Amino acid sequence: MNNLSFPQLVYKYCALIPKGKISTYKEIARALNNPGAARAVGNTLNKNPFAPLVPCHRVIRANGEVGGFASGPKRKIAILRQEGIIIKDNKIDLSKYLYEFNSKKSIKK
DNA sequence: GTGTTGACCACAG
DNA sequence: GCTGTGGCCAACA
Repeated sequence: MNNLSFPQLVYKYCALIPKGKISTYKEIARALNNPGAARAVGNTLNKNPFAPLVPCHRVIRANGEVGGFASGPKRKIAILRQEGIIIKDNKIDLSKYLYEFNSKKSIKK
């Protein structure tokens, strides 16, 4: 049992994504042991009380689209490009940049 | 407790 | 390829 609430875990996993890699809402949801909570994850990141602290821009949709961003998708794309990620027509190559979480070691449950 | 909303996902047509 | 529909979950009014 973790002491952290749902949003806390979301931010935590978000921060675990290494530079130059990205992840999807669904992957995070799965890391939280809630594979169906992709929507809740996105909703939580939207509130994003840790806006400048958490690299929420490294989280994209499962279909490879950048998804949305509080400051606009353009902002998100620009940051990802800075990270060294190649973006094509607002889409990212998941098979190259997708980061898989260790849902058993990354964070204690 | 119910209904609505949302940076989502998967499937069917 | 796109559109529509259903389903999932959490937060808020």
